[in-house]
Amino acid sequence: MSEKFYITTPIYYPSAQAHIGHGLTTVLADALTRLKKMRGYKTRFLTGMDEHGQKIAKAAQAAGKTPLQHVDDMAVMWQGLWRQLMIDNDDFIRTTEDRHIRGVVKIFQKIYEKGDIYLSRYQGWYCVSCETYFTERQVGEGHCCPDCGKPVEIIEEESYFFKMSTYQERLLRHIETHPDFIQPLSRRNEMVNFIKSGLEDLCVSRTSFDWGIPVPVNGKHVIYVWFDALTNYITALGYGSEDTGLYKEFWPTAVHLMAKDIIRFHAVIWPIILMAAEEPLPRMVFGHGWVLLDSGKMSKSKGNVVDPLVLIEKYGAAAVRYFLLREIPCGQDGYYSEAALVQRINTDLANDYGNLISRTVAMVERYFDGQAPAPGEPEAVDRRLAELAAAVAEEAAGYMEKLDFSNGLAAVFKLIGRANKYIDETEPWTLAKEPARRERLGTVLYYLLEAARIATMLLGPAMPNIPALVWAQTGHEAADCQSWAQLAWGGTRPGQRVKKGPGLFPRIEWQEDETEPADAAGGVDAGAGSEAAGASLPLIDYDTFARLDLRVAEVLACQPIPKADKLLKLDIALGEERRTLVAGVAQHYRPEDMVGRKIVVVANLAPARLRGVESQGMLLAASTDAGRVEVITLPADIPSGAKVR
RNA sequence: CGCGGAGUAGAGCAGCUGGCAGCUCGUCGGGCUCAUAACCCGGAGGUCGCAGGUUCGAGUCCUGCCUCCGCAACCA
Repeated sequence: MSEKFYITTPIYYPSAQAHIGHGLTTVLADALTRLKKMRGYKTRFLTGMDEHGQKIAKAAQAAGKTPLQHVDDMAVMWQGLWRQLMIDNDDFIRTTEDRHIRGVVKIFQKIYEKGDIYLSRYQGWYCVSCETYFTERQVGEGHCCPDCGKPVEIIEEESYFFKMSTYQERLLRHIETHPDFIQPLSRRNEMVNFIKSGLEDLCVSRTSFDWGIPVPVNGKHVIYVWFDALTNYITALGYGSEDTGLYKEFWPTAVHLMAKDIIRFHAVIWPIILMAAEEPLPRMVFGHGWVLLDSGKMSKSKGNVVDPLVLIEKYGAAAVRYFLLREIPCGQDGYYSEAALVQRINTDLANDYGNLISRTVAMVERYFDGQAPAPGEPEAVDRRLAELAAAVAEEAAGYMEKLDFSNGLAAVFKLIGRANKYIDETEPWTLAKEPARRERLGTVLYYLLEAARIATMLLGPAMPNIPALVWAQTGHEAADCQSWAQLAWGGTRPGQRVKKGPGLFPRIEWQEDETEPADAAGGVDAGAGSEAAGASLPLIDYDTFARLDLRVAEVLACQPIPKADKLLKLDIALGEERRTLVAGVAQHYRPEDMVGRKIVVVANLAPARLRGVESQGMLLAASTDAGRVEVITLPADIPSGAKVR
């Protein structure tokens, strides 16, 4: 019986556009699964989509579709992306599927009957126009909606609650006795602190929307995201159905992989749900870092989302996968830029690896008429190469098993680098000139074929399509290069046909000033971004422009706002009218610098509260990427209240 | 005292249990010609954020401080 390995990504929420961060999680899972397969595990790899909730319902409505039509379309899109990225998942769970709904109902009901779910009242800050609850923290002291800025109100509704608090100590004990349960270590410490600060019971149902799974004992309620989404990891294995074969086979072996921002749900809520349901806990919850851009974290509102499909089309899926795995350090944040991607492709894949295959194959073809030679008695250099190959395989696998592909791949490149150097040291072209040293030449080329074979096998999990392309040139049988045991030295068969083919990774010519791929897939709501630097906004017609009431105002008084280091409070005169206005310029102007200025304000902007002060308009200022801010100031003799057009 | 991360060669990073400061890219010089103007070798370049402390000895441990970056806020 081979050992079992179950790995999951989060189920993605299709209201957002897929970006390379999603790609990273999924590629990590895929690469690890492939490695585990090589190592003889029986694997199962799950990804999927989280399709319920209010945002989906609204997005569907906006697109003029039913929610189900909408998520069907999104599912096609996401699965298409995974195919492009060579993701070989065994299953794709969608929370709208019957098999999932059955399982959710079952687990919810079980915990309810046990008494760990109870009916109470939920009270929270609610934004009517966004139809969303926010936490005390999110609405701030001014009690405004963080999305739309309008005031929120306290609303109370009936709600089901989950007794998380009951399980606090048990969870802590589990984390203590299972050091690998939460990885990496920094995340584990963070979670332990969080849990120790005290768990509150969790609100697990809503009555404010209905696109979800109804609470089994009360049709007025819909199950909220926690029980609906997290449970996918077991409903996909058949939990709650008649056929629990997969569940029995794979369940407690799970490794849940995700980006660090959602580790709390997986390291706290999910285990407690399982404890309450009396099911075993997963083996590991691993939170990897974010893919950051030079311009900061990727986010839709900044309009800087990197679309993986565009990159795949331009550079190929193998290169994109390699980049993600190699460049993002294990468990930490990493940076993406097109320049870095191109550099990685050129130096690692083209110069070192691709070129090694190319020169090796070329020499066998030239000196041995395309037939792999038989090795003679090895010399010290040869043995060292073979020993390194074995050591590298172990080292690389050790890292990769811990999801540290960055170091794992770096290890493989030690072998590739050594092989390139080996060519220089043995000088096959010199040997070829001396017929007496033909056997020596054969040995060298055999050793090179072996090093190339082993390196290629080790790169397979990261770049699944590459081995077949290499074997087509080196003449290896795919069947001889699949399992871990076949990494042992000597897998090349003398006489096998070696034939030069097209270069694996052609060098890419690229100038730094080339424009980064602007979100070609039609950057969803680029217009919403307040500081979409450089990204041009969609055209508007004159009427839209005319709706802005731009006016000249005089600053009468100005003072800092307590506990706010970016805000100044301005008292302004708009003709006869007096207004208060808050501006985020405190780091650029002293209050006394503002007094007396004639500035331009948007007079008909909806008021908003900032740090408790109501701002009745907005002043105009120029700002640069470099952080310079210059408030538009007019000559003193312009009367306040004058229109700006 | 909101939470978290980081300050080590021009850039990006390794340096775990303290013992001559390393890697990748870039740069300069050399070598080779099998190869995708690729490959190989060598050089230059660092007071390891600052200040104290522990120690025979500290990027590495302790204390304090400074700066930067995420998140969250205070971007109207």
